[in-house]
Amino acid sequence: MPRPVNDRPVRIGPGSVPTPADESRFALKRDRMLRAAAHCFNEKGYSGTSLKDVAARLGLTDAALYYYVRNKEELVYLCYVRAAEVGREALAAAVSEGSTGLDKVRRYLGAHVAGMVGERGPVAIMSEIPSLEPAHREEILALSRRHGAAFEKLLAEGIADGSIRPCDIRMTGNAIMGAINWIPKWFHGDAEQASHVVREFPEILSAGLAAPGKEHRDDGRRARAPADSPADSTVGRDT
Amino acid sequence: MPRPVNDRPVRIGPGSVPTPADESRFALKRDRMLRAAAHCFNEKGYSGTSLKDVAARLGLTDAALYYYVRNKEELVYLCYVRAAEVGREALAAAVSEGSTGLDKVRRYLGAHVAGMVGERGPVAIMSEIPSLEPAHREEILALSRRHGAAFEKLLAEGIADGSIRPCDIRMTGNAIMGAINWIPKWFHGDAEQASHVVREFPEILSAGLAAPGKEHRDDGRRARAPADSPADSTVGRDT
DNA sequence: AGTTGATTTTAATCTAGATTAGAATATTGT
DNA sequence: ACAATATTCTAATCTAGATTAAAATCAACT
Repeated sequence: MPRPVNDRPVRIGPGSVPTPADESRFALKRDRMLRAAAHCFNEKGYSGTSLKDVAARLGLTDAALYYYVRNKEELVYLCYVRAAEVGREALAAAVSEGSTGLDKVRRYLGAHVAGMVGERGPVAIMSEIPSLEPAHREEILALSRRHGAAFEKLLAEGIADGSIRPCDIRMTGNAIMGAINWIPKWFHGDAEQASHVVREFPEILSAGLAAPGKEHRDDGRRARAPADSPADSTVGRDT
Repeated sequence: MPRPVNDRPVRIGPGSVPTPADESRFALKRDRMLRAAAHCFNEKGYSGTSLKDVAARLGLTDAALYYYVRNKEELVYLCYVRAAEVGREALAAAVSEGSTGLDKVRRYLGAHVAGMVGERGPVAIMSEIPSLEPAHREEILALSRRHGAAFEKLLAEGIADGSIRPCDIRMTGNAIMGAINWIPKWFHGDAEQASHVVREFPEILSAGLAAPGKEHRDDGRRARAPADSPADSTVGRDT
């Protein structure tokens, strides 16, 4: 009963090199686990979710989680790494595929939101960065800053090429990132809703950016009544 | 040594009615305590702050906090009530003083942001609503929903009176509220910065709302370099 | 110059959950 | 079927922090 070290199971004994299949099985299972954890954290809050909760979602025992992760802190840390990944990939894709600054921003927003509410499964809201152990905290903060800086670069680029109207870059970044970061608080995985969010949200976030004359085609969108649900999302809305 | 019940100290014995001074002293101290707690929660995360941390900020012992609050859960709950208050007041003032829907929205944003970063001291980010005890959770969620609904009403009003361009009200609300809710994550009480935030942030949040022709006077604002600091606020930026 | 209640402290408990050890079961390859 | 590792479970610990009891200090009033 070897105990996995770092991020892969230890293989010992003669003639047993870890096959790619093994690695990926482990990686896949761990990823499922991270999604389960993210779901719990978003749904029940950090202090409100015990390892038993996370394990239950996987049909496992709390103790079983320790096969994949050193402790709860590392579980959170990995959730955050994963969340950062989703953002990074979205941004990278947008940068390589987009044209003007505004176009890149729009593509990024679309991709990131799509990732968060879609296939990349639930992404954990990063509210507990400060309680990570120092090394992990610094790493996540570094990713976070890198991402923020990269996004601000897009804004600057857009202003330079005239696609985005002049604005306070830092504040604009704060606003948009905040709106994105908060998504897990009000979105609770209804696949149908997801497509709606992917369609509308990026549009709304970038609505204020376009330079005069560069507005986006508004494809006959009309005021929609606040959907059906009671009315939610707000000064802290949540489950 | 009476123990306070509910939200005021118990007074007993002949000839000792609680004087207004007493009440307000208690209320004031408790408010200081809630601000200290909010500061800690925002800075160190929820699970990262012990009652000792909060007490330390007040020059007290952890045990002393129990004079003001039944337990940690109630402390968080009260922080959230306070946060909701700040939002509610801002919205109420905006509604009574504003003219068009857009104008009300702008006033609300200004007032709420000003409250969060200003005199009303730090406001706790509501990330742990789910771990409140059921009664408290429901109450906070109710406040939250009420606030969200009221804000959406402003948007609807603006669309009706032509000051706000047609848009998906629910999503727009989610976006703006998310950006606001996330403020405590990147703002760390520098009084100078505060005024900058109050000037810029509401402007940015409402930039995408104005109906064509109704744009706000852009008082010669120019692209500003990302200030000085490293570059932050982002997919989870924080201390 | 003491009485009364308000506020805080010291010094223990108490406890939910994280964590661990070791046994049990599953899976894969031969 | 067997060996060998992978994965999970059962059954205890362990522990940081919340919580409590009772005593000590403080502030206001007579």
